[in-house]
Amino acid sequence: MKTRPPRATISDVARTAKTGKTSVSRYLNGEVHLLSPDLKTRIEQAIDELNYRPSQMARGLKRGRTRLIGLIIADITNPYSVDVLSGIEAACRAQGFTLLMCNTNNEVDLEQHYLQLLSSYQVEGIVVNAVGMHEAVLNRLQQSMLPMVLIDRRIPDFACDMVGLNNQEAACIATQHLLDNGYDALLFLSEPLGSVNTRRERLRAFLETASTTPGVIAENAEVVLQQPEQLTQTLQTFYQRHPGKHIAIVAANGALTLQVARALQRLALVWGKDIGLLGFDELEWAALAGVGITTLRQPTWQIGYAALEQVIARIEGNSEPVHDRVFSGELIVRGSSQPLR
Amino acid sequence: MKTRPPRATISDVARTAKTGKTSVSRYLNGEVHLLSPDLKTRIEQAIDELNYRPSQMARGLKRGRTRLIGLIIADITNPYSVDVLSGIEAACRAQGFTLLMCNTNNEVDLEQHYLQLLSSYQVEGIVVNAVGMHEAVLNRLQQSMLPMVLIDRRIPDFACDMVGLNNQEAACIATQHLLDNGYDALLFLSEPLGSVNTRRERLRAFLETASTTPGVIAENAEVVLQQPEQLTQTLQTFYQRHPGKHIAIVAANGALTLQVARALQRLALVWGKDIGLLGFDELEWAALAGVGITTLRQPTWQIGYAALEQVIARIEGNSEPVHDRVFSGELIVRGSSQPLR
DNA sequence: TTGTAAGCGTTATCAA
DNA sequence: TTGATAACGCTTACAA
Repeated sequence: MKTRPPRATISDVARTAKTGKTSVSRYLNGEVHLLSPDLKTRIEQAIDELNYRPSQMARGLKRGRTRLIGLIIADITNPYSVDVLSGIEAACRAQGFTLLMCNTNNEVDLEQHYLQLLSSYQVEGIVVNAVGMHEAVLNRLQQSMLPMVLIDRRIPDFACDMVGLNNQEAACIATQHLLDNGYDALLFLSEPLGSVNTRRERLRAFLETASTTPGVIAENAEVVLQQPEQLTQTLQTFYQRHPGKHIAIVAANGALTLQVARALQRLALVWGKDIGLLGFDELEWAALAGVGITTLRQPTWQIGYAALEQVIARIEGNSEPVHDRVFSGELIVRGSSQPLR
Repeated sequence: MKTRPPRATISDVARTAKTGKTSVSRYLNGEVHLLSPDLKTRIEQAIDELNYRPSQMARGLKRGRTRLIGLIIADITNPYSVDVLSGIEAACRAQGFTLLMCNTNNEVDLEQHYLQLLSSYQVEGIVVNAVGMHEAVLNRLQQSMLPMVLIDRRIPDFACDMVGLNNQEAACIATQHLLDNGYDALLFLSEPLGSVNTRRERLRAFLETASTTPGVIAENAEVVLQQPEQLTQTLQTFYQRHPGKHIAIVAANGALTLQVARALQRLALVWGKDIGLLGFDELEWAALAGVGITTLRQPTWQIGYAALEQVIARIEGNSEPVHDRVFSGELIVRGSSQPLR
């Protein structure tokens, strides 16, 4: 049917420009100082005429430099991940790299599969957006022999650059805010702590900050995102156990905040009136839900951008010791954390 | 520092297995019937021992088949796009393709750039998720000589497969629902119609359906997402112009619904009480915003999946006439469209 | 300043 | 059944 003409090759260009491939290659690689103006023009014209674009496949094969970056995401559905992705994407564009995107859907075997896949395309580095990633998945990631940067989380006992939030600081700010507004029975909700440093750091800072004010109850509970009833149960129990107290919930991430909001709705508890609520991660709808939900915004875009810069630095040969790069969060105060009553 | 061992090549495997590359290649490509059991085992072992993975770069160069699919998205930030992406991603996985993802950020030149990029990586086909894409961007897309499938939108005067929503049916269902619930002054809000078939089809079905009930006012307005004040103004005017009427707003997509909700909040108009509201595209927070927002859910995941299936069909040589594949939407009724008062 | 030729890791052709 | 050997489109010594 529509048989498209075969792509022009470098030889075609050379022939059309009446020269050798070497010169064309030089032209392509910006070594223009080696070319006479005349030849340069001829090559330019030939390229234009044939609408020639060099094959990255051939280039990659020859030079080993594919200009490809692999991205592994646990759950592309997570808004946080999307914002980060957006930052990564922008950085790629700016630096002349292209993204090979893999969504593991949080399935353990898939991650293995993708690691091999990325390697078979000879990506020059990988970024792992661990947000929402199961521990098991993450732990198997060490096998990669490529320059790699983690986003949001660290892998226990694995030296690797990481870019993420200053959890300690953020949790501290959030907790202090609730204390300042008179809440005196705080519940920190997260997914199972496991060895996930993010969760543990946030929890620790939460507990420490809360302990500075006498008479304040501060507890935590681990819940599973996929079990809304369990979450509802947890909330109800905590609420009933502390009558007369000013109760507030801290949700450790955006996905959880959503579930908490739903649970509270089921329990007919109104945030900002019956109960305080503060969630990590900004949500586009935060201002629309009742009196609004107070959030701790992460500079997601910047985090993504910085992560990509870091892999590239490693690709370019930077070999300074492995280190973390943390960003500060920003508290966005809305009705859900106003003084109760 | 950590110098990683160079990847094993097919020659290494051949040497280790004491055979030629041809046989190894045969093994890799499943032509096992040509190999003696003994040789087969030796190759298997060698591959295992060396942890060999064939280089997709070399394969792509040689065979022209890269198993790469290009994806062009206007705005990765749009939840609709993300859901679609998720479906595409799943289909890729199932079919053994890998996604090269490009986010044009709605910038016209970028799209041009990416088209060349994808072509230089010799992607075998392209999926264009046109949701939220500027017309100008879309119109330049025809240049691609590759198998291509559009999602959500058609390009005027360009024959190309398309996968999307049954707009006519969906808009009809939505409008009828509002009429049934007693609304008699309807405003259809969309971004500038231009030649975007999606918007026009939805609007037309809206107007037609509304015209079946006598005495009903049905109008439309075009607004720009980035200008919230303009939107607020539009809403206020419409509201004031129809005192005593039961007013309802139909938002043509999810991003718009969000803006409308914000505008109504600014105007202190409560959906489900002062004014009706219904939006295309399901939103995760729809149930949390006040009495809830009625939405028309698109089967986004399926749409993405189907789109990828279609490109692959084309890649495999399917040459049936270009056609659309449309899916039905589902009305999800919530408080915002309940009978007023 | 220009061009020739070898080779990157595959697959395809052909002969053994 | 097996295995040399020549491409694929590019970069890079090395010559000229």
